[in-house]
Amino acid sequence: MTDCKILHYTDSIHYELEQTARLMRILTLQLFTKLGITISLDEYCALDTISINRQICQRDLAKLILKDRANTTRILNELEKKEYITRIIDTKNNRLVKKLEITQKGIDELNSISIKIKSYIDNVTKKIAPEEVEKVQMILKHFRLDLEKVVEMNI
Amino acid sequence: MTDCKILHYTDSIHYELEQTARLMRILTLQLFTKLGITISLDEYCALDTISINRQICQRDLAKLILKDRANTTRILNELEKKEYITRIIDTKNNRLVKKLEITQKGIDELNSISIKIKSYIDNVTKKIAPEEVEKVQMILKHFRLDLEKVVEMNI
DNA sequence: ATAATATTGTTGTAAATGCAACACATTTTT
DNA sequence: AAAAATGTGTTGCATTTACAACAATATTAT
Repeated sequence: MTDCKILHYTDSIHYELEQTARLMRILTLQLFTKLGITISLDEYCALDTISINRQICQRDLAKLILKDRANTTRILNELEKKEYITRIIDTKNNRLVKKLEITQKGIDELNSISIKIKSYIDNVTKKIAPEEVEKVQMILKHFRLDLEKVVEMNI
Repeated sequence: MTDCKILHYTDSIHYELEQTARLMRILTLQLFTKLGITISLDEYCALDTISINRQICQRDLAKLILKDRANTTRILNELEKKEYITRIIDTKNNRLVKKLEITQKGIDELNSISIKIKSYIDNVTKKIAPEEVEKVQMILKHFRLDLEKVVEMNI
């Protein structure tokens, strides 16, 4: 009786979002292995974020990529080992921080990957009208800003 | 020069989707602990899916919740231990399968959680027009169906 | 001035996840 | 009829992840 009145979680936008994102991630991971890309998807995201936010410190990067500090450290260790970034000891508000800088080798790798995956990435949204894609992206960003206010991120 | 022509991955809908979904998941996980809900979010999703797809077998469930068989097994072990589901040995196309059935205790728990989290879940989309939420959900489903055709799921 | 708190990054550890291998039965191929 | 392939579920292991504790320094409170 009461059964039909209750909204199923699997009908909610939360679940729909998670499932779609999950599938997209799986697809991108498969693409990375298929194209023989040697850095992980998370490393690629971090590298891309660093390329846009020059001189960002580790903690701020962690906030952007939504990983905790520990895992951000590990991702950056990998990127540094591969010589795609350098860590520069500096200060921010009188505190010692490690600012991140992408190397030329990192820029080249980033561009190389972006070009490689472009057509595959575009292909996914091919069947959906561009204005709809943009609209979804806009609403998602709106969502995200609201979410950021509510979620307690202790990073 | 070529730098500005390349679309950054972090500007793509892939990344926007993943980040938004990630935040939503973090929020829901925090909600679960705050409300003292004793099953995991994944267990809850599985239970909800079983309640909608009665007599589903493990492999078909795995396809729906987008987990591999191994992890589906583990999630179901937990749910069975907590007496929220039972596994019924049966056949499907002459093959032995374990069909899943939700127990009364499972239904009660499911409803209890759904009621508990409802207001919080609604709250997230409060500031966005309902028709926009519906539109996003519709387009996401469209996305997802396209994705399912492309992604190789070896479950 | 001393103690408490906060910021930044690292390390340790337990849990979650993905992937491969296995077991077992059934279907299909040769 | 024998062999190969397929479908179903489980176990094992290596990787990823989240969370907590730590180290070092700077700020704030008492």
